[in-house]
Amino acid sequence: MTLDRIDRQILALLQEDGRMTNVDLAERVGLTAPPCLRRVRALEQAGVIRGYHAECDPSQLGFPITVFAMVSLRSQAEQDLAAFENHVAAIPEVRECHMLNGEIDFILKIVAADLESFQRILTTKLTSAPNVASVKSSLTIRSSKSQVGVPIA
Amino acid sequence: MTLDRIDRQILALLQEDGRMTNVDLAERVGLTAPPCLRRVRALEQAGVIRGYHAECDPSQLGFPITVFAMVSLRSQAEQDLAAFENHVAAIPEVRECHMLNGEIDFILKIVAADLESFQRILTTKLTSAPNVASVKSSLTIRSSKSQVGVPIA
DNA sequence: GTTGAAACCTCAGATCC
DNA sequence: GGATCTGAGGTTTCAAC
Repeated sequence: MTLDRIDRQILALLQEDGRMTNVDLAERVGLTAPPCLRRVRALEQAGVIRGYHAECDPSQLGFPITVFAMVSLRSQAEQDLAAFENHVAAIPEVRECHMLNGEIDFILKIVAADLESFQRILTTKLTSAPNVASVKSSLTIRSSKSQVGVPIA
Repeated sequence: MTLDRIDRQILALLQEDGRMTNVDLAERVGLTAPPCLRRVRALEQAGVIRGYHAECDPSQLGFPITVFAMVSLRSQAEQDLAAFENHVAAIPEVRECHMLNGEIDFILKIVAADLESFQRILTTKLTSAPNVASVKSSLTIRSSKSQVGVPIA
């Protein structure tokens, strides 16, 4: 799907405020409501817009701790990589799992209620998982930037 | 703010679908619309809900590449840490910046249009930044999990 | 083919119980 | 928390460019 300037404006605005009303959106991009809504629906259908999400405060929901875990596996065969991905898919505290090139095979973003529960996840579910060679984890002190999505010019 | 079971249901649903109508939301959590809306507004006001965002496909927006960069600084004095945070705050391709404990001071999530433009960001804006000791970066091969927010029971 | 105008109909938000 | 009401917004239809 090719995106023109107005499409990009729409995406930038909805990325910023996903609950903006269609009439506001239309006004901001210089259209009337119907064509604006058609563009939004087209962007959704094309998968450019994957969904809409409320951003919640992890602390207030009982997850004040965020940890990054760098995982190296013993085998990098595709089936072993996929097996690890399936393994972490079932751990709700693991919010992100990215396969990387280089020495580190995966980086995980993990949330936890406290250090003890993080330690429990780490030892019972990660370091002890099949094929895991090493897990190096770092606590997040603070996050100065955590923007959603991508820059839209 | 204390969250009861219904509040958590509301948050889980809005985290999943941020554009759900209040009527649908109310029905799903077993309330009528007005009290449901009051709860949502209260959650927003208390900062439990920080905002709503459209999730866009980075590839279709011209950013198929995601890189994690592990940055170590020469000085960890608070003013130097803050200076680095301010520095990366102005780089739109840097989407996340988390300060970590341990050897690595910061982990950054960076998006780019291609390897060349990533390399350019890396050399002109990161390795050359004041106080930067080392930057180790890893390309993301694939992301098997990238959930928004936190687990809500 | 895309926009704009008008109609309809659902929803958000306020008020009161 | 629920019921009612009003105005605003979402959505469809159709005409025009």
